[in-house]
Amino acid sequence: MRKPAETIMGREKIMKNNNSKTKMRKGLWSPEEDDKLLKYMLRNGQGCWSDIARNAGLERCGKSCRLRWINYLRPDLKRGAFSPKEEALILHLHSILGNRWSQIAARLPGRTDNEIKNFWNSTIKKRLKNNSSTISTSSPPNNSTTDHDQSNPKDATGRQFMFMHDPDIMAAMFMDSLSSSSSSSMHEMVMSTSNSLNPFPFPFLDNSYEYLSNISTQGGAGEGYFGDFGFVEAGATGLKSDPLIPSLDNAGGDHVHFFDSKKFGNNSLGINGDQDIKMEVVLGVGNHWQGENFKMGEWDFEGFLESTVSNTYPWLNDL
DNA sequence: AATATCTCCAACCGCGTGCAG
DNA sequence: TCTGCACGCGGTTGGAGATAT
Repeated sequence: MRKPAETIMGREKIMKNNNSKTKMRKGLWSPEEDDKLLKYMLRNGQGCWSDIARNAGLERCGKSCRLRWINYLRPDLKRGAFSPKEEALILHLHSILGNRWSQIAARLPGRTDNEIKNFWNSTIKKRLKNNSSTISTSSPPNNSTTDHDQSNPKDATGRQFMFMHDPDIMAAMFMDSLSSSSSSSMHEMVMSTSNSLNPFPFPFLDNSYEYLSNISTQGGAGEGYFGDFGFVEAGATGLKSDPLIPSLDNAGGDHVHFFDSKKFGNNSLGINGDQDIKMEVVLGVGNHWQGENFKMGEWDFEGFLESTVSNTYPWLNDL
């Protein structure tokens, strides 16, 4: 690895600091510097980065401290190689978001934008280039500038098909397909593939119950996709500001929507402003059934399905 | 074994944005 | 409105280690 800062020639710079000229170190962080910053952050939490740099006794600019904390020292960082699941998610999110690394990173817990960007530039880009003769390309929406456009991974050699049964991957893919016209081919791919994996939608229900329960107990928000059905649980702050789901900007309460994915459209994403969980079943635009409200923590998902959904859709009883 | 080239990735740089004075 | 500062983001750099010649 690289040598610590003091050994790198020409990598130090005189910068003004509080009316005095202080040597600001640059380059790699030493273990001692890491230790100082880590201890300070754990003790005092985040604040003004230039103050942090000074108060922690570091001869670094605040910007450098911020970067070191975010990309390396933060305790919630995940280490090690990207898993195939993460890779598939990155591929898909990049097809929608382009080089918006921070937004991609926001959907991969424990990963930083820098890490994902490096991974993309060093690994994925190369792989896609190698496969370019078999990849059909299309441009991501209104994003930037560089040559990533030529390596749109939307149809990345079919690799994503192996994850079609994975709820986490499918959740993100499905939700993204809802809000991006550019990913319609992805949605079609999802549809056609899921049909072959899961010829009838409802065996997913046990999984979704578990999945939704986890989401609700965490107070977060989530989404899912199983077979021909997709669902969205929304209303938490995470989704309110989710750039991929603009139609939920004004969501106030927790609610769950189910979609018949074969017929769904963005119009099926409604807004529910109350504080309850609201179950909705949407079998295509114009064929909308709105279910009961449930208090947080009291909802009986299986009971709901049994009593309400199955009454509306008796063929559920055959499952 | 020596050298050249490639790959990875930590860190830097410049720019845009938001906010306070 | 202007200015300065802090922050966050994406693009780029450059050194260490790996690999090829």
